[in-house]
Formats: sequence, C-alpha cells, structure tokens
Amino acid sequence: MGRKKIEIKMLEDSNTRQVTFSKRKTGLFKKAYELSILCGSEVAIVVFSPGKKPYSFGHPDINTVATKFLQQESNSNSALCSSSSKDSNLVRLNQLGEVMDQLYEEEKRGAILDVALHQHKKTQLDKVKQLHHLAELRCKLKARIDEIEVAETMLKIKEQPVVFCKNHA
Amino acid sequence: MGRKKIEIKMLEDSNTRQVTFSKRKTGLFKKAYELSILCGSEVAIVVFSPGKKPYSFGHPDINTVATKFLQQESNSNSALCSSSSKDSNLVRLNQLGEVMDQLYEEEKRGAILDVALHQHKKTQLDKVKQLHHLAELRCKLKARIDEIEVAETMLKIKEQPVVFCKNHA
DNA sequence: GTCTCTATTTATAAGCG
DNA sequence: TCGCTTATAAATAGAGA
Repeated sequence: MGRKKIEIKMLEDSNTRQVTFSKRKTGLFKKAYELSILCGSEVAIVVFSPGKKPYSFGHPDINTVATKFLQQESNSNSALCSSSSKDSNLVRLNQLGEVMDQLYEEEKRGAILDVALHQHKKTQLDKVKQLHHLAELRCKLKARIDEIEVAETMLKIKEQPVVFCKNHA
Repeated sequence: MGRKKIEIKMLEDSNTRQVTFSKRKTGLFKKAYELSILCGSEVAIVVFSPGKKPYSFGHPDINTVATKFLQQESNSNSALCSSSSKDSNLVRLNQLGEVMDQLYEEEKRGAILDVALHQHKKTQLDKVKQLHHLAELRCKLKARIDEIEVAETMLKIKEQPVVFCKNHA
C-alpha cells in the first residue's frame, strides 16, 4: 500500500529498513490497539528493531495503571499534603516511571504466561510427562510474579513518605 | 476500511465482535509477519479472544524449527530406516506438534524476556535496588529456559527410537 | 531517527451462503 | 464459525525537508 507494490522479503537498504520498521511498528501497534478496544480483548506485543531495541505494546495500558495508582493514592493521602500534592505526585510518578514500566511489563507477561499455561493444562490433560514440566514452570512463574509484586509494593512503601509528604503534616 | 467507517469502541453485538476479532487477528498477524520479514526483526504477539482463548504469533516460526529438526534428523538417520521413513517422521512430528509448540512458545517468550532484561540492565545501571530484583528474576528465567531445553531434549531422545526406526536396522 | 504529502495498495465492514 | 465478494476506509512506499 504505497506508491509501488513491494515484495515481502528482507529490505536490503538499512535506512529503508529502519524507516519501514518505524512506520510499520506504528501501524501494527495501532491495529493492536483497535483490536483490543473493538473486541475488548487483551493484546501484548514485543518487537525488536533492526538495531535490536525492544518495543512493546500492551492493553490495558501502563498509563491506565499509573492513573489508577495516582488517583487511589491521592484520594487517601491528599488531606495530609500541601495543596500542590497532585503536581508533586505527578513529578514523582514520572521519576518512578521507568521502573514501574519495567515491573509492569514483567508482571503482565508473567500473567499472560500463567493464563496460557492454565489453558494448556485444561486442553492437554493427557500429556502427562510434559505437563509435569509445565507445572513446575508454572510454579516458578507464580513465584516470580509474587516476587515482582513484593518488589512493587516495596517501591510504593519506600517512595510514599517522600511522594505524599507523610511525616510532614 | 470497509463499507462504512466505524468508531473504535467496544462492539456491542457479540457475534459482530467475534467475527471482527477473527478478521482483525488475521490482519494483525499478517502485518506482524510482514514486519518480521521486511525488517528481519523478531516479533511475538499474544492475544486473547472475546471467549478468552489465547492465540499467539511468533517469528521465527515454529515451522522453521520443526523443518530444521526434521531435515537434520532424517539426514543422519534415514539410512537406517525404511523407505517410508520420511512419511513416518511427518506423522510422528504431527503427533508431537502440540507439545513442541508449547515448549517452543515457552522457550521463545523466555528468551524475549531474557533479552529485554539484559537491555534494561544496560540502560538502567543506576537503579540499583530495582536491579537486584531484576537480577534475581533473570536467574529464575535462566533456570526456566534450561529446564525447558532439558525437557525438549528428553522428548527428542524418547521419541527418536520410534520415530526414526532405531534398533530396527 | 521524524514528519509531511499523496498515489497506490491493502485491509476490512457488510452481506450472503 | 468459516469463505467469498465488493465498496470503501486505512496503511504505507517513495520522496523530500
């Protein structure tokens, strides 16, 4: 869909390849977004650029979670803070952004694997040997998810006194 | 892009929603395939249907691995087998298909997480506390990948005598 | 790497079997 | 749920800044 029809094969020119990657990644993520909204389904995409940089798309989005987090926290703590607490929260949240993104992405992928494994277990009960392995993997994943959740909770607890002005009221 | 323009919001009719999901999932996976070929980049997608069924796309594809596996094994063992060994191999491979798919998908996702964690480690060395957690996660992932590889190897070894007519020459 | 422009190709909404 | 058809909306190749 362009000035000319192109064959689907590796683009030789590295500049063209990079430009096309950028354009098509945008298109792919847009399609994924539309699918998730139209059909109310969860979608996760991970893609590596020609330069090996990872990009990911997920619905529900990180922003949704961050917004919920912010609203929840400011509701329960705003009375203790200065009038600019919401702005402070925003600044802090931005500082935490990268880490939160990391943890959220990890958690999301873990959750997806978890659900997928449950599905597999349901539909392949006859594959006993393989399921033993999968069950073990599932336990490890569960432990991993718990660990991520603990880490996330710790982050919130450690950052809250600064973020939300506790002990300053 | 159809007879009428539609708004991007949840489709209320569940039948329309399912049909649209099916069509757009196909489109999304096609786009992902084209991106992976044109730009030589790895892509992984997981999506859940309105009925909560998981679907996934990945490049390089499962078929690539299965084909390589089949060729490699038939080259080194075909002399020992009957003339219909290739067909037998195909039948056997199909029987193994579901399990292989599972293991391959798990391995691929693990690998993606692993690379992603490496990237994060490189670009966020200053976030020490969080990295301690990530490092732990990474070790667990590594163990998980090793475990999957072992399981896969065991599968190959256990199935080969039947698949490739060893002890029948 | 990004953005714009636009001719063209591609995806798909609606409808039918 | 699938396949097919067709009118139309949307994505994008190529080129330039």
